[in-house]
Amino acid sequence: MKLQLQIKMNEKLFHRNPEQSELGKKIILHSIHLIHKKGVESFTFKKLAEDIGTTEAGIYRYFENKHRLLLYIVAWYWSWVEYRISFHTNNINDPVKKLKTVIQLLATTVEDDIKTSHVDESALHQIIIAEGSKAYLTKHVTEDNKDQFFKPYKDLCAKIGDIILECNPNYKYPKSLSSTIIEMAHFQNFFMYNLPSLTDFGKDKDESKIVAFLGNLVFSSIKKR
Amino acid sequence: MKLQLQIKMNEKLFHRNPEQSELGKKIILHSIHLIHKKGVESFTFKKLAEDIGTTEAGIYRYFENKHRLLLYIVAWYWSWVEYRISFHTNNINDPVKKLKTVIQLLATTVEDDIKTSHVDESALHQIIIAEGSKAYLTKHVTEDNKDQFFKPYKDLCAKIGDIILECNPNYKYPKSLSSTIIEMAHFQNFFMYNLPSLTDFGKDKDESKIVAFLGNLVFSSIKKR
DNA sequence: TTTAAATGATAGTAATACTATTTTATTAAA
DNA sequence: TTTAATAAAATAGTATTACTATCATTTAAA
Repeated sequence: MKLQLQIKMNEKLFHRNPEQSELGKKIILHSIHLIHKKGVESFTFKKLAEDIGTTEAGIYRYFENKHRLLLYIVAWYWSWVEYRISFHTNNINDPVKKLKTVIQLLATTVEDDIKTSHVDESALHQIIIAEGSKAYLTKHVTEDNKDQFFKPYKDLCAKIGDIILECNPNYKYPKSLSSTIIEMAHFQNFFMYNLPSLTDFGKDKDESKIVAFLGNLVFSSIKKR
Repeated sequence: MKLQLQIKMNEKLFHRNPEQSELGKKIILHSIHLIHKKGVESFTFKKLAEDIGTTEAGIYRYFENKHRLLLYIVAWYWSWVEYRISFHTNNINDPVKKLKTVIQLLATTVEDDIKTSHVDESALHQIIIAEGSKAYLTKHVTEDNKDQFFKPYKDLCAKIGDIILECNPNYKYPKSLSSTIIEMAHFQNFFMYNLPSLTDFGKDKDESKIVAFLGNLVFSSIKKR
């Protein structure tokens, strides 16, 4: 039996659902490759169209503009992460152990354990590290938020917040600690490779040290006394 | 006696030094206003020129492009923050108290305590919250880093790292904790106002709670045992 | 088989991100 | 005071980006 993960996306993110056609799937696949290679700033629908072998107008039939496409990709990523976390913590009862698994999953390079046909999860992970926060760092966050574009991110944050509260029901900042873990899992990784003096991992570039740092941060904060 | 703060900027950031002419100062002043109002994405040299009453070409004589101008502004900000921190912690001996002051200064809306003629520090603070990380989240970080464009940020991070070590010489992650404080002081503020469910401060929008959260995070992590 | 939906091909526009050149002020050294 | 250098203003022009619109063609469902 071959199961395929299908993530239900917010319909406002696109004009035409990219999961439901060949061209659509190509758009997702190639945009991930292209953004990974060039970065969002120099990523254009023209270049993407050339890569795919279609025209600019063809892409516009799926996505209003490149920011919407970024939002789509980012939302897909966070949904996928949440799924992954559910999957890997499903059988764990101890909330401390659960939280450790979460940190591990967030801060570590993905091996494609849960396969999807048209998404390169590893490239995607690196995109989110470098470009993810640009999804919300805009003048139109509030509108985008009303359209629920950040729901997957917020759901994940809430979920981790709940695990934190399971560890210590009296801890006062579960959501802020949760968003801190999520952001720092990515930022420390970015810094480690690109601005190493902002971290303590510059020399050995060892992701497991990020996990150790985050673990120390989180568990000393929420420890009951 | 009237002292004026002058920050020595990296010369590679500009073609012509904006501090040394009227037009230059106008460029800084108005670009801060305009970016604050419109965001970097829709900020253009054309609009800036119109605001100032000069031409696009006039701006290009000072800055190669808008990313360089952003880098300039961001670098100026971090230099100013470091100066501010030195100023406010100068007379403090207890490193714990020092670190508390640092957190307070990073996470709180600036009142213009140290005046500069041509910079609106309060608007600047909000710019850095929303746009600051875009300065390094690019495909050319490494080059920009070689050109020392992030030195003020890295210096600040090192300085705070040193205070952390003063508090506990055995703490293993002073630099990562430092960059975490700096980033989260801004991100939690952004989230509080724009994506409140990612924080525990959404209801009352009280910056002092961010300070309390960060204080709790930091001091429980570095506590000696 | 018809009909609609998706794609392809082509064209065009307004704005952006620049570069270049020439003219006119301003200032500062000879 | 003239000369020469410097800065700014005015104008023009280009390639690319970010779209919109139209129409013909292929494909796939009724």
